[in-house]
Amino acid sequence: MVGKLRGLGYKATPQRLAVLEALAAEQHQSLEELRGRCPGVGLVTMYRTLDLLSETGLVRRLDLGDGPRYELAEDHHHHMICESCGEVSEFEECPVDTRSLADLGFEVNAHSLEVYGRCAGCVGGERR
Amino acid sequence: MVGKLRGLGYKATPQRLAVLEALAAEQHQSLEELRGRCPGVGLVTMYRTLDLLSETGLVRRLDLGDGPRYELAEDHHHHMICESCGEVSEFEECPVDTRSLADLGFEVNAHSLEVYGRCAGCVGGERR
DNA sequence: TCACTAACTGAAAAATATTTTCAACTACAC
DNA sequence: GTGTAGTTGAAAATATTTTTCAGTTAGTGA
Repeated sequence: MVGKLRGLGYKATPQRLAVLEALAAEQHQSLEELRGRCPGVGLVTMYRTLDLLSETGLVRRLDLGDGPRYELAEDHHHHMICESCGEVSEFEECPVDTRSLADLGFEVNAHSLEVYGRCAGCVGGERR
Repeated sequence: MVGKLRGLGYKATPQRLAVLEALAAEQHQSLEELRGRCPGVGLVTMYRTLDLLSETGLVRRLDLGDGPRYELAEDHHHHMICESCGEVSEFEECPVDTRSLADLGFEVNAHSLEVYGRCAGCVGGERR
């Protein structure tokens, strides 16, 4: 991580390391959540660092319907979004097979899947 | 569409119909793009309508890294995002099999897949 | 180890984006 | 038609993001 930053000619400052550590704590956090984990980092630097990390591809910004959120760019990442209670959870097992995309000439580096539906709790309780 | 709105107790106003029509013209549009297609609709109403449509599940807001965008909530939708040139395209063939999620008790209604990599043009031209 | 420099930071200000308020308007049920 | 709850748009308020700029610092090379 740090190596990648330096390799691209960027400095590994304490602020950047703090943001990376905050990102590692949990996936899809909001700016405010990240700020809570980086008390020493100024607001402007948060924005700039997240921009920088997004540009280098280390971080991805996404919006699952509740405002911008950030997460470390993993090779593949899977979200399950409950349309009843709004809960966003993650799951490991990968139901995606991107091999067919090679036929379109696209070189696949990573993917992100969002599944919308109703979580076990809402299905069980028949909550609307 | 209109029926669904009315069924939920909402009125089918010309503004809402205009926004729905604008959404139908193209997927993942920004607010400004949608505004361009709805000259008669005020800015506040745009925001309110998109909120309303998102709540009813007709529309989904997403952020692929370049700010919020909106699209009609299709059952499944697949984006291909080129990390070199930033182009976002869509593809039809579905490389996702969500059947395994039933084991987790999750009831799947729809999904959205984002594939990150390099598009045919960038791979061919070796553009960085 | 030290000095140099390009890169970086934070506070304030500016610019943008989004939400709230409220009086006037309208779709639609009766 | 009439009544009314729901809807709209303009202005104001608020929130979010970006820019500016003077001061600081990581990392390089001597």
